[in-house]
Amino acid sequence: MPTPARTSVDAIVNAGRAILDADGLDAVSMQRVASAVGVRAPSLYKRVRDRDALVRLIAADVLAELGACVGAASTGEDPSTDLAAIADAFRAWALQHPGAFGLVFSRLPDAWQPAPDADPMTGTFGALFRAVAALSGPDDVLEASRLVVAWASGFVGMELAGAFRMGGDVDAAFAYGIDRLVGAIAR
Amino acid sequence: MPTPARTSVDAIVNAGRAILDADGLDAVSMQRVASAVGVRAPSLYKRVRDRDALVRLIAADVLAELGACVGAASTGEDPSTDLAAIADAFRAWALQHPGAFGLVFSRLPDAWQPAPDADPMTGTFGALFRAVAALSGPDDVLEASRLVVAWASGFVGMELAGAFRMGGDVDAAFAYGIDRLVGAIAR
DNA sequence: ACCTGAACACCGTTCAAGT
DNA sequence: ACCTGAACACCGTTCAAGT
Repeated sequence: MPTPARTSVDAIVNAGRAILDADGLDAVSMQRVASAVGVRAPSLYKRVRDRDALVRLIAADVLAELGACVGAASTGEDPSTDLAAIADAFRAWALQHPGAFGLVFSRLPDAWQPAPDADPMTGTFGALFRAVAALSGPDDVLEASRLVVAWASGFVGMELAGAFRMGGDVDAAFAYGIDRLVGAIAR
Repeated sequence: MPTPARTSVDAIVNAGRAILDADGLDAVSMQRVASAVGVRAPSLYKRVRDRDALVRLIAADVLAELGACVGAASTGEDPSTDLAAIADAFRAWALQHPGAFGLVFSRLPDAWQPAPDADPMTGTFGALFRAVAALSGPDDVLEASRLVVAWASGFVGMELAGAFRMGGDVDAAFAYGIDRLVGAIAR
């Protein structure tokens, strides 16, 4: 005898994302997600294969939000200003969403689905690739982008880990970084 | 009636470190560590306050090893070659010890004890600070070091997370990065 | 003094049973 | 078709009891 569904994949992913933002990845347990959507843990397995699959769905959600966030920071005019604005937006987003940042940048083992964007220039981080390309020229886009993204994610990761413990102005260090990087990747 | 100790903090930390290297941080459970040192889980609480304390001891061990590893890579001669050698040693170590790298660079919440080295120039990453200082001059050492370390840790973190999925030569991207950074921090 | 089994409150996951 | 309680094998941690 059929029964109306009492929840949905969307509701589950949203609940998981909310818990991630509030209390971190370890707090995203099947039981807590289930109770947030008004159901018991075993019922979740009707919608997601297992916890890993749920975490991957949440990661895709996070990546889309991050992409939109850095995309909005770009004006598409001067690439140097643009790149700095993108970096600042990235950092601000990460500091506001430490759990989500940690998930996407350092807790995704092995492969996770979000296939690499077919065309990087229009994909999730298109704004960043376009700004970098304008500075580095077409031959070095990939390597220059990797330099910038590695630095930005490493910087924020260390900041969130509390690894900057030798004093100094962290905001200034970030500004110094983007300034030097713009010079470094320019032709 | 006294009883001879059957294990020690050292044995416990070493066992934890071995499990970390073999199977990652999540596998470092009190039960597994206990069984590795030939004891039951509750006995571990005679030596370490709780699992977090054990993880912090392991992290300190990891940091010392990493410091020795990058220290050995430096010759103290030309700072550019030195910095590249240090970066290469860091990356090689991280790729060989992904669990240890992840623990130290992205899984340490809040504070963890290893107090900041009193004198950075002679501390854990002294070789790196000295090479950077020779290139950047004394005024920019801190910010320049943060640029280099953020980049290196972010790069390796992304590499381990499988985040370089757009093709290209990853080794070449790392070499490109250190080359551009040396230029970027030089006066 | 050190170690232990038993217990408690949690996990993720499966599955037969209910509607 | 969907949801559930009960069960299983795991966690971390505490504690009274053993030696």
